[in-house]
Order: sequence, then C-alpha cells, then structure tokens
Amino acid sequence: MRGDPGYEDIKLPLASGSRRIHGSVARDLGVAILAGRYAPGDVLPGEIEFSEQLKVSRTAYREAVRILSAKGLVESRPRTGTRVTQRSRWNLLDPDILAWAFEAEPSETFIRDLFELRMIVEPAAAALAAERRSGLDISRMGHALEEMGRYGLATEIGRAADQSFHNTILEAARNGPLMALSSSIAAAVTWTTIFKQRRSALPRDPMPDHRILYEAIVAGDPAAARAAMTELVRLALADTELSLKA
Amino acid sequence: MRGDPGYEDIKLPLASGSRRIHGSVARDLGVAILAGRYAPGDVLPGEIEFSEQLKVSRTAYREAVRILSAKGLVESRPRTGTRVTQRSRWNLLDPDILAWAFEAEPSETFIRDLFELRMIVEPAAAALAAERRSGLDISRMGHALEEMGRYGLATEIGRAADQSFHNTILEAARNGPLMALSSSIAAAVTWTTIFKQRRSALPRDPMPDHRILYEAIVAGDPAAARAAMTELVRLALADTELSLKA
DNA sequence: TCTAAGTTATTTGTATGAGTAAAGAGCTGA
DNA sequence: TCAGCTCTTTACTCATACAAATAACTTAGA
Repeated sequence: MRGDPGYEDIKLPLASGSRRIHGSVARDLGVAILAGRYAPGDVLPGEIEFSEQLKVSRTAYREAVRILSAKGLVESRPRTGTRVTQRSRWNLLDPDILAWAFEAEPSETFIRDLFELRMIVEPAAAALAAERRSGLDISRMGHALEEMGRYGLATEIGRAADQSFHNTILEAARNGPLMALSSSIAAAVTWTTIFKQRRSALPRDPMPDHRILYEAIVAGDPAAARAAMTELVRLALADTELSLKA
Repeated sequence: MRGDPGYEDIKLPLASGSRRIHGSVARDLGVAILAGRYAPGDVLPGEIEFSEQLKVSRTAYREAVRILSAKGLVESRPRTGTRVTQRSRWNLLDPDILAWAFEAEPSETFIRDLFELRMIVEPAAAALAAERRSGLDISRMGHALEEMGRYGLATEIGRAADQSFHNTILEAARNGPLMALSSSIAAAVTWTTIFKQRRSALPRDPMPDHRILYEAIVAGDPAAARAAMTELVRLALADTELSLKA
C-alpha cells in the first residue's frame, strides 16, 4: 500500500546513516552517549565482550569506535580500554553528532545554545551574502522563494525550497568554514522544524520575512540583510520554544 | 643532551595524532586530500592494492578510511570504491581537519576565511562572557594574563597561558557548541602563531589589548568586551598577513 | 620504609584469509 | 527503447592469530 510517503521513506544521503553494520553501531553508541546513557569518564566493555553483546564482529565494532573517536566522543588506549571523553572534547558541530543529539531528545539548554550560535553566525552570513552575491545566487534564491511560496512549509517540496534558499545564501557568503558551520546547524534545525510541524501547526506565515531578506540581499544591503536574518532566527527560536512547551 | 625542549618533544593529546598505524594513515591521507593531491571526485585505489602500497594491513587501512569518512572527506561504497567527496561536505571545522589543512600549507583564502569567521564569532563570545563570567572565571583569566605578561609569547609557557586565557573566555560564554567551534579555530590559529613566530619576531606587544579585554569582562561590559576582542582578532589577522608576506 | 627498576597480565592494535552483499555494467529479450 | 536479468567488481563482515602497549604488580636496593 504505502500510499503516504512519510519522512521515514526519504532516502537521505546521511554520511553515517547507512545500513552498514559499522555505521549502525556507531550511530547507536553515538546516540547512547549523547543521551547520557554512557557518561564522560565511563569505560565501555572490552572489545570482545561488547562486540559479542552487540552480535557483530570485533572488526565491525572497532570500525564503529574509530568513527566515534574521530568525532571526539571516545578515546581508546591499550590496557585502559575505550572510554567516553569529556563533553568539552566532543565535536558538537559535527553533522552526525548534531543528528544523534536530536535523536536523543536534546536538552532545552542545548537547543537554546544552538540558536544563540545561529543568532551570531547567520545574520553575519547574510550580510556577507548581500555584499558578495552573484546574479546566479540571486536567481537561485528567487526560484527557491517562489517554490516555497507555492508549496508552503507543510510540504516536503516547500521545505526543500526553504533549505535551498538558505543554502544559497550561505554559498553566496563565499566562506568555506562558515558554510560548513551553518549547514551543520541548519541540518539540525531542520529536525527541530520537523518536531515543530508534528506537534503544532506553524503559528505564522514565514514568507514575508523571507521576502524582506531576499530583497535586502538583492539590493546588496548588508545591514538590512543582517537585520532581516536576525528577525528570521528570532522567530524560528520563538516557534521552537512554543512547540517545546506544547 | 636534549637541553632545548623543542616543539617536537611536547606530547600533545592529539585525538588522532597518535602513533597508531590507522591514525598515521588517516593523517597522511587527510593531509594529502587537504593539499589537493587527491581531488574531490577522485577514487582511491582499491583496499587491497592501496593497503599493500602503504605497507599496512587492510584492517588498519580500513580503519583509517573510517576516520576520514567520519570527517566527511571520503565516501566508500561497494563496487564504486572510495572516493573523495565534494569540498562542501568536508567538516572544515573538525580540529583534525584544521590541523591537517595547516600541515598542507593552507591557501591564503582559507586563512582569510577562518579569520573572517573568528571576527564574527569571537567578539560575540567575549560579549557573552562579559555577561556570564563567574568569579572563578575572572581569577583564572587574571592568572593566565599574569603568566602571559611574565613569560611572553616567545615561550611555551607564555603561549599556554594565552591559550588558557582565551579558553576561559570561551568557557565563560556558557555555550557548548560555541565553545567547540571557537576552540577548533583557536587550535588552528595556534599553528599560525607558531608559523608567525618562526618567520619573524612579533611586531608588537599584545599585552595591552589583552588587558583591555580582561578589564571589560571583569566589568561585565559586553559592548566593551566585544570591541576589545574585535581589535585582538584584527591585530592577529594583520600579524598573520604580515608573516605570510614575509 | 621508600624508591626505582623490572616483570606480568590485560587490553587494544595489527595482520591475514575466507566468505558475503551491494551496485554498476552489460547483455538479453521483448 | 526499455525492463529485467546476469555478471563482476568492490567494499563489507567475520573469525582467528599474534603483536604492542601500558597499568598494576613485584622485587631489589638504599
């Protein structure tokens, strides 16, 4: 039957979300750590024991640990074993870690911290975009905006257009590290948007604010773009907080 | 002998800089990718062939690839092989990637982008720190500043104090993701500082500006802290550019 | 009694070989 | 032209053996 293509069916190009065993184990352990089921300082069971518990080979388990270790979540040494590192050493901006954090029902504090960071970074990115955008950027943003208006954020297509809109802004800022940062956060925020959509209807029409931002970037007005983006993030935070209370 | 403890002798707690084989292979390949010796889209030789070339076991090689894959540098699939991903998918803010980038003689553009990001993030972090710092934060910063003044940036101890000073500011901002971001960048910037120190003497005394920043945070004055940090980053950029020209 | 050197035991790290599963290429038949 | 099948290449998984590292213990010496 499967008439309704739910979110579950969408084939995302997740870096580690594949169904390979080492990937699944890494994801499961990652979520468990982010959820606090393994706390910093805890030492995991030995490789042999744990891999047997998980019903996978030692090879696959070890590759999973390498992934977690690459993201700063754990640290392994002979004799001592593999232990969860201090939270301050986690790469909290790693896309996978953010995704895992949201799977693990992130704390309100964490969400607030992310929005605080967005509030710092994204307005600045918008300002840069206003200074550096090309004609191609503008036409892409225009197209995305149009689709967004046509389909709305309640549809998959509409949300994709929204993402595309914001992504183009980041590209227009012409700064690799900045883009890496913001798109990580953007991905995470997408999950909150999904949360939001599930719990309550969107309380207001986001289109006017998007249009203001668009116009500012087209006009090449950094200050206006910064202000418009600030407003957008502020509203997103308000919406998110509202849905968290619900 | 070993009278002079050079940089090489310092035992850094690098996440992947260990001397384990998978770590070294990951590092070497990572640097090669960052240096452009393998370009996005390129497909690496097969596991068997490549691991033989590198004179390591397939196990160790595969674990190295898992590390790179976790950082978004490569992507492996059966039949297709392991290929370097598009630069837009690299986690450019991962501490290891930043370190590898600097080993690979980063482009001037990249350094400039990083400073642009610092200029966005760090003043904001300083402002938050001014609002949220505790007594403990203040005393730690004061201590670091004192040591910095006593030993100067030409010594290892002095540089450690400098790092500690900035790190405490980040902690005082009370924002996990923000801290993860800034300390990644800070680590990278440390490398540039080392570069700098090697090529030319520090062109000016950084202490007065540090003191201004310190006073602003002690006074709980966000605007002043933001301005002071902006100035610090601006000067760091100027110094770096100067040493790049040299 | 305390210190320092050496030994041991435990855990991760590396190596190898065999077999499995995924996915693009090409073929086949409508 | 295209749908479906087979084929073949490649990474993936598993099992086993052995090596290396290091925390904990032991012992020799002061």
